[in-house]
This record gives sequence, C-alpha cells and structure tokens, in this order.
Amino acid sequence: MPELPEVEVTRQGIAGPLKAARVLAIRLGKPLRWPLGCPPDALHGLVLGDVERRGKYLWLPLHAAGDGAGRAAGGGLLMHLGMSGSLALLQPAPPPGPHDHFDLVTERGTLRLNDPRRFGAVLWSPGLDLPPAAPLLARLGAEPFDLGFTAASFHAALQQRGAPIKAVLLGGQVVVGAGNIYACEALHAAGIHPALRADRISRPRAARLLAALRETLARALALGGSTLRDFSDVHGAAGAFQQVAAVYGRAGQACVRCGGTVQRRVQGQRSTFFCAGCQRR
DNA sequence: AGTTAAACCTGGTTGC
DNA sequence: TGCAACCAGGTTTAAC
Repeated sequence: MPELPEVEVTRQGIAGPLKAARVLAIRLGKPLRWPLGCPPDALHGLVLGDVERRGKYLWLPLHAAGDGAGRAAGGGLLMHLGMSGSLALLQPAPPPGPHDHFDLVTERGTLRLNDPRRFGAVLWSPGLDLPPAAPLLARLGAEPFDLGFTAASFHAALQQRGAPIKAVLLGGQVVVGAGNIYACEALHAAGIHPALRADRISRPRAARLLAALRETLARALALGGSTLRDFSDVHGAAGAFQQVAAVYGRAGQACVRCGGTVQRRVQGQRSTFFCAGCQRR
C-alpha cells in the first residue's frame, strides 16, 4: 500500500494520540520481515515521544518513564508498512484478526498493524542513528519536501544515474517517497517518458519533475492517500487519490491531457503506466 | 559498481 | 464451479 503520502497520513493520525502514552504490553502475531529485535517485555513501561517519518519508515521513539533530561535510556520502534500494511488506533481493541501481527498496547489505545502479506516490519533499535535502524535509513535519498533539496541538487544526483528515471524514482536513493503509483503520476505530470535515462534529463526538466513530484505527493496527502485494495488511515478511512490518478491503473484509456492511449509496460519487474503521446524521451 | 532477478507472503481477479 | 496463472502500494538479498 504505502508510499510517502499514506505513511505520512498514518503518522499524522497516531502522533498526537500516542504522545507521552505509556506502553502496557506488546502482542506479536505471525512473523513479519524481521524479528522484533528485543524481548517484548522489555518495552513495558516505556513512554512514547513524537512519531517521526523518514521516507516510508515510521520511527516511534520510546524512553523510560520519568526520564526527564537525564539518561539516554530507551530507543524506539522502526516500522514499515511494506506492501499491504496499515496501522489502526483502537480503543478498545477487538480481538486480533488473522492478519493483525503487531499490537502496541498503551494506556491511550492499541496501535495495531494489519498486514496480510507480511512484508512490513517492526524493529527495535536503540536509536535512529544506531543499528539496526541506521543502516536501513543510510541508503535513503533526500526528503522530497526538504527545502534544502533543490532542483540543482536533484539534477546533479540524476546525472550520476544511468538507469531509467522511473527506476531511479522507485529506488529511493536519490529522493524518497515515490512508489509505483506516484512515480508514474509524477512522470506523467512532468511530461517525461519513464524509460528515459536519468542522466539524460536536462536541468529544466529535472526542475519540472521535482515540482511535479512534490505536487503529486502533496495532492495525495490532501486526499488521504491512495486505497487500491486495503489501505486505510488510523480511523479506518480509505484514501481517495486513486480516483484522480491520470495514468496509474488506466491502461487502454484515454490520456486526460492529450487524448492519447495510456500504455502499460513492465519495467524493473513493476508495472509502469504512461502516455506515449505526451511523455517524451 | 551497477543493473537485474529472486525472495519474502497472502489474496483478489482473470481466464481457460 | 474449479483451478491455474497472474497481478498487487516495497525493499532486501543474491546473482549476473
């Protein structure tokens, strides 16, 4: 499910309610991508701080109760929603279903991860800048809404890449946040062919692509993300972006901009949707 | 080094 | 109706 907008919608839904909540218990379901990395009991009594997002990861800081400015005790949970994960904040929490694989029970509700495909992850790390979290985040590129990330730096990074621009966007080593839906949509909005080599994109077109990516992600965020199958926000509400997608999932239909036919092709073992009429190499 | 395939899983849809 | 094949929002790991 989740690309940056869906993860950010999730973060915004849980950050306020969980702030300063004390952990009462952990419940584990079937295995996720990695083991938790600590005994579940070790989290009892820890208190949640401000939930952060890095790329498509969520970071839930946890510190010892009554730990004012003293010890650097604690760490946090690094969470990823994988392909089919979503978080819900439940109060009270009903009995877990067959795809509910992680519960963080707090005094202010239960944060529950539902993930049918189990590509998601919940990982304890003593710090965001320490293993095992650090090596996972180290490969990530710039945050798309970071004001320090400019068209010039985007263009410079693209110059180092010989892969198709669609693959570069998906890879997340230049800029994070775009998954298959928003990579397709941003490229369409920018009028760039998905198979164009990244290092052949001119400075003006790179600027246009960065602007298109930001607009696409911001619009999706405003619409609560995309719900293709099973994504929902923490209150169970579906996103609406998929209803306004220009190319994603629209193979064979008319391009909303030029009237051409939207094509589907497989690129790096992922479906790419684009319009050959108005997306140029 | 850098790109491409395989792997991790389940479930829904499509087609014979 | 049954069943096989294919498809799906992601990322790591192994193989060219």
